Amino acid sequence: MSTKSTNNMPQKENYDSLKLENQLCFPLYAASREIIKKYRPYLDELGLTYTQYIAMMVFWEQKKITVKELGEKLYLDSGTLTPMLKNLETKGYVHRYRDKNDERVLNVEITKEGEALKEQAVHVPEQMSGCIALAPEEAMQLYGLLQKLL
Amino acid sequence: MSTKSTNNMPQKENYDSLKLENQLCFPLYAASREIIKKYRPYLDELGLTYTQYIAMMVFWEQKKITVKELGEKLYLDSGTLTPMLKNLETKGYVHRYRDKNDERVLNVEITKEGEALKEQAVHVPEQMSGCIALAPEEAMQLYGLLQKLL
DNA sequence: TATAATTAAATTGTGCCAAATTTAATTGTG
DNA sequence: CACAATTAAATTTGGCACAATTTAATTATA
Repeated sequence: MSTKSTNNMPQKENYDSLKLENQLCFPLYAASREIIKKYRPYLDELGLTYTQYIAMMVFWEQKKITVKELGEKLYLDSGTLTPMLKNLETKGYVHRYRDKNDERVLNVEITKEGEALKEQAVHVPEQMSGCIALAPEEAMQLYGLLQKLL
Repeated sequence: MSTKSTNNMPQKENYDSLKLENQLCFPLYAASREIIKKYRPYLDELGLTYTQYIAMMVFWEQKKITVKELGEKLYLDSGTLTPMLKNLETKGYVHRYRDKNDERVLNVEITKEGEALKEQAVHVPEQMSGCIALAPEEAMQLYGLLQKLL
């Protein structure tokens, strides 16, 4: 038998779980946006948005990838990636072309201009490192917890 | 004197800082979106988006607040809040009115309907708790690190 | 081999999100 | 008081983010 509602006394429900300060997702969401905001002045110099920047990171490591694979890496779908990759293509940093063996698949490959951008981009993490108010071991701890969440 | 670039040997720059796996911001950004995605089925039942939900959390605690104060709490500006609060007003959950003492200020106050929604909303954190793959002490740790970031 | 099912991108529509600008109200200073 | 500076919202604009749908290509199966 439940200990709840077994009498007729007026019950005051416990709403603590609805307090903003008891949410884990909210500081996650807020911190994410605040940090991306701090990237902006540095990314503006490259002419990239944050989403474009993390996509370029993939290309700097891998040169060529399909839209599907990129989406799995970045947790983004074609609704976000298609216009963003077209934008990167317009800027001249990637080239998009259908796969010869399977025309459904779109390959995206980095260009020379995209590779060259890496030289400027390498300064972004340097400049950002001063913006993060965490000790190295705390950053590692946070990284581990976030990976566990994902 | 720096230990770097003191000779004429060809240098290979270290690009490790540009690897996706070495980013702290990216898992933060991805985890935030993935968790908000998990909220959706439960929030759909309330007819709220995640942003509307965290705004309602503030009203459930405080009843009345100005747009400016709400923005400070949620790390959001008027460009996001104005249309979102109009939407909540249309749904009948809040009432918006100018401050008598300072017409620049817009007060937002929860309605009876907004208060009533709390009864259904209280089940959201209950249902979500099963979706988070962290032990309670890990969650506390994560919470602390995120607060430090903010 | 038809055709049904599946798959990958693209498209569409809604809702953020934030920088920049505008509007209106208030405050500070000569 | 006049008027410059400041402040709070609203508006505008561009870029995501994602659910749902559509289109086109491929694969599986009767």
